[in-house]
Amino acid sequence: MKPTVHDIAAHAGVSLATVDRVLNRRPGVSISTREKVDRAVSELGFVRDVGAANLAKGRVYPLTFIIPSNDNSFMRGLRHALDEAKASSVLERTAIRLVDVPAFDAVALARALDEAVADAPAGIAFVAVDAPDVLAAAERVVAQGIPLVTLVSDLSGAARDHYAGIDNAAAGRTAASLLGRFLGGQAGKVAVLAGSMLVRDHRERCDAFSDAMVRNFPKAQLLPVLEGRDDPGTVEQIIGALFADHADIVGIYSLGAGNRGLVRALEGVAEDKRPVVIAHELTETTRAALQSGLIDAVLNQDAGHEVRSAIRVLKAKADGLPVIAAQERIRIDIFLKDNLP
Amino acid sequence: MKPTVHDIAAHAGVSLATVDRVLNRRPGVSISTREKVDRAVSELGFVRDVGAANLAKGRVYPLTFIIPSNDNSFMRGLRHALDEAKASSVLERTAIRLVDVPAFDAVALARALDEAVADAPAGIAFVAVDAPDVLAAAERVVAQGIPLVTLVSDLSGAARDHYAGIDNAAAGRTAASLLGRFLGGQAGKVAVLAGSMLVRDHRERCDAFSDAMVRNFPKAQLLPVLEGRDDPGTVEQIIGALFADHADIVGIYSLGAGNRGLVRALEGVAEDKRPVVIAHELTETTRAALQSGLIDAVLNQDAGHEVRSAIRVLKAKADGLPVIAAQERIRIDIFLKDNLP
DNA sequence: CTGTTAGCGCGTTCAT
DNA sequence: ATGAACGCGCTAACAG
Repeated sequence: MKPTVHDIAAHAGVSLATVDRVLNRRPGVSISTREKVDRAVSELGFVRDVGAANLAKGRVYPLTFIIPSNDNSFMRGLRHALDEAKASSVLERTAIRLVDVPAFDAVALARALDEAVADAPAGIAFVAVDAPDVLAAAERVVAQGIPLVTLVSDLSGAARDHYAGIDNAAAGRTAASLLGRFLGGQAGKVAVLAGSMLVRDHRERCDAFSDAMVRNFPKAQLLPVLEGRDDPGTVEQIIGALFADHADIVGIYSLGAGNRGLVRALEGVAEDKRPVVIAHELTETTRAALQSGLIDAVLNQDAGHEVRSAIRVLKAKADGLPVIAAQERIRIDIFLKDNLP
Repeated sequence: MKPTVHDIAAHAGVSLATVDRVLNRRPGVSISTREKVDRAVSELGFVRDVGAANLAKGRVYPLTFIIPSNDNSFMRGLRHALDEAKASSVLERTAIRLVDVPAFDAVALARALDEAVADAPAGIAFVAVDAPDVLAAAERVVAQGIPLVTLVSDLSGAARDHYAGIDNAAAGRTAASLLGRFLGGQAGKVAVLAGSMLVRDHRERCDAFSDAMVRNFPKAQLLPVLEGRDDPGTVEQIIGALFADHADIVGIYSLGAGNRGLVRALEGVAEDKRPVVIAHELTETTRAALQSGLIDAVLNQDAGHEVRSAIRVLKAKADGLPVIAAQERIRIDIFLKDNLP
């Protein structure tokens, strides 16, 4: 049978309270009894029952999620995932608070982080804007001993405990391989459409994609990066202009959001002149475009997985428990029209 | 504050024991008091604390996993995943028992199912062989009220509570799209290498692949299906013969195991004559082949996810809890050399 | 049929 | 510095 605190107490010849003090690294225990207890713990192979502990503590984990108030499908999906997490928060003993901040606004994000700290939550998760202000605020959070997790987009400088998101360089390389191979050696111009080069995930995807294209598919001619601000209207206009300026666009890599605009622009292109298109995030728009053949492949990150992973990590960090990195890796889903869920 | 059994008891004007009886649908409660309790539950929005319940019950979930004693990389991975699940079984309150059966042996599998029932576990998971004997045995399991989950390969006839595995038809279609598009309109012969047409997952992949190729890539000439029995030696011989017989093999879809043999055969082909190759399951062999360019894409199912999902589902079913299907969907991972984990 | 009571494994006063 | 005792939310004898 699994050893309990009682067994430890008996084996060490002390009381339950003392065992508890040692287990939770609280003061008021002589160094010698501490050692006795530690020995008993390792000899009996004791592992504390987290469920029982939480029950006794009546512990809930107040968690703050800071999300850009961007209105694209992906962010809506993220919100939806957070709503689901909230729905099951009673069972999970979490109390999730959602804070909105303007998109791509480093100052606002930094302020939001500072304000979140004031509530002294058990953990904070946020979609990072990769800027010095944010980094400084993140360091303040960590200095307060509050577990901090970046979500979807990471922060340079390691001022966080964990990153719950995909490997964006790998995503960029993968997009390049798919695009290049789907082209089948065909020469022509390839356009890259980003949201903003101010966010690290977009930058990483873009760099990795460009590198891989140049290296592996030299016949493709890379055009300068376009920035659509993740906004459908802007994107439609930009891509419309692109087709007007260049007759021989054979490929497009859309690494940000706002694909509704991209699809509208693509619909205006004659069927036999349509480029190979790789986009990010499976939404209603990209799903329909995959099925109709306007988009050839979609790289996706599962917002639900990211949210749940962030919660798991935050809770674990709050308890001082280790995180099994391999199990928290967020995978890049590749969707063709054939394997849509 | 979250309502507890005490609140329910007070609200309904009954005792704790009665509330417990109603909550756990146990007999010995008059219909009228039952209704009172039910009303209190829904009025107060009571949700039972599973952790506390398990603590009180001291409940552990004895789970039986029936696995074919096949020695390929994938099955070894599955075993490894089960070992990991065993390692954390103390915390998860599970007691996992592993039962080996000869591969592809319907009679042995049926017997193993019957024997598993004798232990009255909280749930059973097994890799199905799609045969009448097995179906009958599965029905006996379900008749005993024991939750039953198929793992990796499903059973026709719906005599199970859940299937923890990928959509194999989607996998076949995806392989066809990747192969066809990587071919870039190039004509030539395409070979399909299966393990055995007697298992449902292989059959489904094969059928879906053939259908999609014929429909979408008519220039490719499909060769008759080869059966390598998931054995590297056999596979090497068969593929060697294939290349000897046909000079213009442009693509191979390996939908089973034994890829060590496939890779060895491919190494003997001149670099400029190598076909596009799509294979299943990320193993040391396929990973190395992806990196060296011998294999172009790998479709993978994550054995760890499948095992953990099976456990979650079995526990939920054992508790009479609903299963969120979308959250238990096992995804088809697509790996190129660029997005290897 | 219904209620009382004693734990499950752990954390936490309040004494000593 | 240490220990006794109670309670978290729920289940399970054991009485009535």
